[in-house]
Amino acid sequence: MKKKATINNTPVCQMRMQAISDSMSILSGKWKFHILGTLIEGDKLGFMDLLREVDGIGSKMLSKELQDLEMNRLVNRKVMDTKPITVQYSITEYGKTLAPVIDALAKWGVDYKRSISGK
Amino acid sequence: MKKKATINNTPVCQMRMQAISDSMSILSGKWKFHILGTLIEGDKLGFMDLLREVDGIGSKMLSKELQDLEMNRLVNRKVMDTKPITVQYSITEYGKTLAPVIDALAKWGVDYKRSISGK
DNA sequence: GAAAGTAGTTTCCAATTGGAAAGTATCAAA
DNA sequence: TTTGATACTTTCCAATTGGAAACTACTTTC
Repeated sequence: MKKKATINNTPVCQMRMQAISDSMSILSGKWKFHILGTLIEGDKLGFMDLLREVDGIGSKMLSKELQDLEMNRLVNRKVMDTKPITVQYSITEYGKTLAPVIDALAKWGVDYKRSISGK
Repeated sequence: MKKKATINNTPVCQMRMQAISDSMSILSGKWKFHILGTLIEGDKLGFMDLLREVDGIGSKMLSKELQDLEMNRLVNRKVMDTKPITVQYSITEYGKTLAPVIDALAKWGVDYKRSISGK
């Protein structure tokens, strides 16, 4: 009998796992997916719009998360010179590449809910 | 001029956002996706296998995360009556339904890496 | 001049997260 | 009998996360 080999150390697998960690390092936190999902659906939302749309978030978190997302080129921040100054947040083209991830997550969430609450 | 209507309050959108929150409430934390991804690739891994495969995790976290995942019926825990007791962790059929989410996340992570580190 | 709406920032605090290290318990091989 | 391997658990602690509330600052409306 041979001794147990070090399981599947295929480089493919390692890369994949690293990729997952990379994604999550950017998308971690309680609100990122929610904010991105909202911006993908309704483009060009103001700060107060987002505060109302993203259920439960406070202004501090929203501000911080938007800064994170902006830094990672996932959302755009555009200051409009309107009478009371307004800001338009929108998803970037690059941010839109996250749509498959968010769609998959939303789809799974719906199925999950169905699986627990009767049916 | 009308006053600004309450933006897109389509029920579809609300449901979608709720679904995302539901998913994330189960998949939150630093390690869940990593562990699930590992178990989807290589089935039937022992505790120590996972400790080695999931880069950087400690035994406390691994133990806790596995309990969470087991509670949510995403992974199976099977105690084998071998000489030194061993445990086999594997993904459940239900856990496999997360494959599209994890695949999308991994795919995005690969593209992300490419987009930052030069071409 | 007070109220309300824009877009945040700041402070203060509590809870959660997560890591290192050591400990528990069992069994087998050297 | 000491070492090593399995599978955890416990303790202790530091860092991070996140929320409530108050505050800034500017402008328009009542």
